[in-house]
Amino acid sequence: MRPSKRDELIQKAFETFYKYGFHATGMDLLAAETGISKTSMYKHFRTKEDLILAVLRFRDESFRNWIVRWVEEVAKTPKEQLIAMFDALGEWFAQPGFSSCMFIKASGEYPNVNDPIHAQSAEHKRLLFAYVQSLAKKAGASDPDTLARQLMLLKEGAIVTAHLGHCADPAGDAKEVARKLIDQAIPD
Amino acid sequence: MRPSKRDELIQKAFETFYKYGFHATGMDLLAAETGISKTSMYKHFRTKEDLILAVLRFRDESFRNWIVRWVEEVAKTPKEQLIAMFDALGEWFAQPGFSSCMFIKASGEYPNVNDPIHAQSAEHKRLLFAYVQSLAKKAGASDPDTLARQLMLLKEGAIVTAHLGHCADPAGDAKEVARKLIDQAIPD
DNA sequence: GACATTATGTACCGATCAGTACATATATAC
DNA sequence: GTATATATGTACTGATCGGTACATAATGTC
Repeated sequence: MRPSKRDELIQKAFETFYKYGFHATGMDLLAAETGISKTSMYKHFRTKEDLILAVLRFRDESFRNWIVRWVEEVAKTPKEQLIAMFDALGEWFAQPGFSSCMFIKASGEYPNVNDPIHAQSAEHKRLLFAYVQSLAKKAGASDPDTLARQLMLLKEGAIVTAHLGHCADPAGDAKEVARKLIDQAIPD
Repeated sequence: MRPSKRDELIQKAFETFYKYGFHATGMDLLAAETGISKTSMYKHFRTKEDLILAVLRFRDESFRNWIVRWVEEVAKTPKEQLIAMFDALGEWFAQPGFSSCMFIKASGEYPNVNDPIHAQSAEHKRLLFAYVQSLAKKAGASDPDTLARQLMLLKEGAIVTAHLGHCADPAGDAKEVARKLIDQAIPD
């Protein structure tokens, strides 16, 4: 099994799951969309659940890489980077095909907390939280844990609102609140 | 068709969809869970989609009634009521069987913005926003629209985090931020 | 060239999907 | 009572679900 084929499958499966949902995407549709035969898919992954878990791992990695690099590119100090995160959100929401967060959707379709898919989605959020927490610490926040939790709340809210939303610029709204919180928590 | 049977079906269908998801819940399972025969269900609703839409309408009404009454019970002034909303969230999250917001989950399973199910979920959020907006106006907020949008962000974020979350008390965290925003926006 | 690995298409499995036909109850109406 | 509307169980439809058997073709290494 050459790794490239496997990665190609994961990438295209991600797009399809993201676009249509997990239950709504059958393995036959997946074969049609990816151009990879069902037989081959089941050579790489024993079950649909295994494939979904691999897709979530892939998405976790690429999303966190993307946001960390984006933030580091546009802002140099940890404090500025915390704020820049919300600019990254705005950029994400504006992308064609944006359709909320894959992990929020996964946890919705697999609501049981003991489900491996749900657990893996929670792990993604935990890792993102740890990143924000580390930025808050580096920035010298008085209470980095609380600040990180608050910023994460705003981030999740912005994502949901961007997808379901009644308002024009949820990333901008979140950024405005975030800036207040950051300015209060981090002495200049 | 006596209305009671129909309402009973909607109520039980709500519980089942909420617990297992929309795609994961087949009409056969629904018949088993509700004790109402498939034939009868299809007398009341032409399609599964029609049933889902009715369930969402029911949930929209009962949820907004619940939160409005809860808030009016524990707080008397509009400003206090805005804050009390986050206590209501905490109460909701602590309920056994809490599993995020039905409308967030619906919009995840039906991501297409033109889908009637997605549109109806968005309508629920719009109505809730209008309620918060009216409270903010009554409270004399300097910019009630912005305040309402910010509070809604916190609310959505708290819901997602309560379901998927890494932190102990998302409603409390949201309340703390909300209080700051409200105090800044509403002169005493 | 030999040989194992990997990918492929086709065709299938039993189960479940949304939705229906039909005949039979059960209730309310007058 | 008779008529009408609603509820019921059973059994079915064609399509799709996740997953597999099997034989063939392409690919790699040596």
